[in-house]
Amino acid sequence: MRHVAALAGVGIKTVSRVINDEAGVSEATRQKVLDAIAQLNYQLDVTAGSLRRAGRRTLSVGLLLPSVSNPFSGEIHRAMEDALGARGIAVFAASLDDDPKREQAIIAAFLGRRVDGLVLTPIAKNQAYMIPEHSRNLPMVFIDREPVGVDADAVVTDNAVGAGKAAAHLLMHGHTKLAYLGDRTDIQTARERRRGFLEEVGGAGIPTSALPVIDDLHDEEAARRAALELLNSEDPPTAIFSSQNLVTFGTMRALKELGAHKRVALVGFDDFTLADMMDPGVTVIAQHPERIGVKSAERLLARIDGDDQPPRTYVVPSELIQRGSGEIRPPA
Amino acid sequence: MRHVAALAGVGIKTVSRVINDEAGVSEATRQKVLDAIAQLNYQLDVTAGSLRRAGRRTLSVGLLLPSVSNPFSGEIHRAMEDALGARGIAVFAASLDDDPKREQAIIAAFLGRRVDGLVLTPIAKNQAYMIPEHSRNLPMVFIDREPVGVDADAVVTDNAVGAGKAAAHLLMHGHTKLAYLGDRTDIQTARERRRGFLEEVGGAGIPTSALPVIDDLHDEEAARRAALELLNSEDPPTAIFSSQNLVTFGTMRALKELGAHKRVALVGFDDFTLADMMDPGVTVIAQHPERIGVKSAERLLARIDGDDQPPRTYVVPSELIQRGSGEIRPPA
DNA sequence: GTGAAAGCGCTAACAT
DNA sequence: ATGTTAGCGCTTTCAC
Repeated sequence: MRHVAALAGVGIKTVSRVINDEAGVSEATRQKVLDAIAQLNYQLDVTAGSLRRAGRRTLSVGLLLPSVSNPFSGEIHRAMEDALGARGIAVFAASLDDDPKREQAIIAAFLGRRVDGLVLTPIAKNQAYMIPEHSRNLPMVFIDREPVGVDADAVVTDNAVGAGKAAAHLLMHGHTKLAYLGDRTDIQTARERRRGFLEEVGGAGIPTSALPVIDDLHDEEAARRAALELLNSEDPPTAIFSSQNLVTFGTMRALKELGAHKRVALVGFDDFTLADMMDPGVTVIAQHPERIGVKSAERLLARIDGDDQPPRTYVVPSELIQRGSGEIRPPA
Repeated sequence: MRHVAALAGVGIKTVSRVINDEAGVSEATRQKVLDAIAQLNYQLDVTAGSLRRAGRRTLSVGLLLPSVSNPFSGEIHRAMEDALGARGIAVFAASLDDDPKREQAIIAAFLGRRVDGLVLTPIAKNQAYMIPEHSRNLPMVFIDREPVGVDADAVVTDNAVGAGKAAAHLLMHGHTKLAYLGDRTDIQTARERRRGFLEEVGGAGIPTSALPVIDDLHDEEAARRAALELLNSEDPPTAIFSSQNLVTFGTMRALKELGAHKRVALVGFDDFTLADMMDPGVTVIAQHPERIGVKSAERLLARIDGDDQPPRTYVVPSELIQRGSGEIRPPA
């Protein structure tokens, strides 16, 4: 910047004014500065500026996802990137891998880079370790799961309601012998989905005490084995609800292995690519990651811009998509 | 840091030494400093440090992908994150959307944040606009496509070889009436795949002049329509090669609509989730995005560490995965 | 409309 | 083993 100022024959502050589009520079001076910038191939150092900038803005935010390689996370990331990029804010992204240690390490790394805000899917049981940052008023938005131990904005899917819709759908198609295949119960969303499902079934007058509830299925293979066992049991269910993508995949495999895929109904939580191309098409409760991303970005920007309303949780509704597997009726 | 030094009753440089694990601090002093840090909840400002650090390292790099929401990109991103994170380097990620303007804007945004390196999937026909940075010796690695106009490391899939393997596989299964469905020809990888496919077919003595080659299929629906038209033509192919995921999906839809999915062979470039669950399973030429990510990170780190060997292109081999659709034989 | 000076938080170089 | 000083590139403040 010094060099630009020297070459243009002006003061350094004038160069700063031109670059940041501040008022109070004559058109002639502006041109001189612009020419010098072009000639030197100069580019503003955003990070150095942040040292002195009002509020120390770095124009960067941190995004913590389950994994950047997971399509659900990818959609959220994408929506966020677009909203923030329009404001000149760059996004640091990182994967948590369901590891609370990693969660803290990554947060520390991002805070060390003085991000203007944090958007995260919490893993740790408790986010109380973020209290110092929270009271420093660091903008933060929690995604998918509500924070524990700090009071902050959150954007979540209506997990219980969505799972309830799945139950209602299966009941409506005449099923009474249902089963629930779920993810690890230390994950809040998994618990919510189970609760919503069971409440809906119970509310319909069907006793849930005998209903098979299999938790802690965290990968495809575990889900497949659990589904096989279930389907080979003495009194197998006529309809299955799977609470998550990998569980759905495992269940699909089990159903196909047993040749039961056209006989046993299946509704999965979470949509996935090619669900409509399966045989039968897979009925799902679809989440809307792009809407979650958009909403989160909106809240984060509002907080960055000084919004100090009490924190709220925003709910993005899920949607039942019928594709065949959920409309199979029980045998007569 | 000043505050920490004051509280611990030491000089500011001593605090710096402790934090950066430099030698020359007595254990007693170290403890005093550590206590003060804990008490004040102090955290090092990495960006401020970069201003003075040798080589001005910011400990951040920029990653430019087709889209962070695309699973192939996600895998690359993930591998990169892990390799770089182990070195304390954070990753800015952004999506290019096949838009050369966006490519330049994002690069500018990242350079303005003084990233230590850049990993990118080039879109623009020419990366000559990066010459200033390149000659400034900014570490950069190109992914998936080789750069044009600057000489830099690249990590790519063996597109032509992989497509050739697909052709050979179909020929081996007795097909002589093949067809090629491809992506936009302004994309280097698409051209390579077409070339590899046609060369292999031609090399087997089958005239390629009559072989249907349909380019510029950039989405699923375009691919579906092209495949329908092809299959409804007077002399339809008995085997199809699709050069990319979305093209494969569109082709699968067309085959299914016509009830031809068990009769016409299909090999697609790029693996995808649930490919084995389709009916029949879809034979693919799989790329290895995680290996591409690992290699790119390795090269980037080497360049950051001062490696100044002449730039090279690293090839990550693709792999044929047989699942059924590619092993269908032509009608007798 | 323009510029000089101070200082953000840190690390390099050089004391002591 | 520890501290002091200068200065990275910028924006703020204030003076002209």
